[in-house]
Amino acid sequence: MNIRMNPEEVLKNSGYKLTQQRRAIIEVLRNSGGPYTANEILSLVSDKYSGINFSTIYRNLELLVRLGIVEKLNIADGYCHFKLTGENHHHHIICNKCGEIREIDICPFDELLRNTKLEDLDFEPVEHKFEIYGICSKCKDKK
Amino acid sequence: MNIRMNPEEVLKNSGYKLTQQRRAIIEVLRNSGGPYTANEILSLVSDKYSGINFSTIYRNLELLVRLGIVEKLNIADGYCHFKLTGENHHHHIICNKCGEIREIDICPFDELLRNTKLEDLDFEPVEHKFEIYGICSKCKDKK
DNA sequence: ATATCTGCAAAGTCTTTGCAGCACG
DNA sequence: CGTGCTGCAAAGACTTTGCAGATAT
Repeated sequence: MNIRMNPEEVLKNSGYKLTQQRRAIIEVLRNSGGPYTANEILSLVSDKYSGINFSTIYRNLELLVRLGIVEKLNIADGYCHFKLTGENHHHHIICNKCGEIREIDICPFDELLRNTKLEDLDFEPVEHKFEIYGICSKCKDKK
Repeated sequence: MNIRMNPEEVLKNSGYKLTQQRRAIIEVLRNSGGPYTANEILSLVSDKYSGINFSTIYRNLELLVRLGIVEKLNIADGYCHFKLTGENHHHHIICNKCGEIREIDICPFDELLRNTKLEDLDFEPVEHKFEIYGICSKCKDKK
């Protein structure tokens, strides 16, 4: 499955139906950025497709994650956050005040590999997360 | 509040009572390592102090986190994990198969600061998390 | 046509809260 | 003794599931 295919194509080629609800979810994620909680996605999608249910949101987000179309973030605020999988590898900075999540391009992992610091761990890395929590510029100015 | 004080002292000096339940929770965390979920902590503590309730576990874990005695980890498995705050700053490697969480001393953050990569972000970092998910040696051998 | 998907409602999990009685200091 | 703590039970928040009817291909 080519990662360059758009979400709709991936769904169809995997044998899933392209329902109105799925279209709406994908469109919301595509146009509004994110990451959003399931709750926020329900609100946003409801504008486009009223009557959509929470179970549909959850079932489809899970499917989209499974297909690699959507990534699920476990931020330390107790909620799951979802966004379209981007082309680029990245990490996040999270504001402790307003909760805003921003992508950053800084990735410490490659450097660790280069420095061979990981070799001693006897551990086969699959993925990694790097998150910086703090105060964003907007909230700093407000204070 | 000196970080070198033991948990019992911190509690007392902060005006909290040193109840049997709190002793048991702290002892379990101290002897069994961790990190453990609230559920696991309930089981472990129940061996020592039967009759203890979930609300007591949660209330006290929250208190201990607030006092800096315990740290709360948000691993991407949907549960909160708790362990005694160690002396040293560290991060975690998490096995996707068995869920084991191990501390590692590798910290990419200092290097980022040295490299001044963070300066452009217009963000005031407070804390950070670095987690590597993958397959631990035990699970690799099993496969 | 038919296998999949949705909405609804109900249940499941983890966590929090209100309250009366207990226990630490 | 008195405040704070616990156990109990109930509720809250988020997520999952079973099922009958609707929908995409």
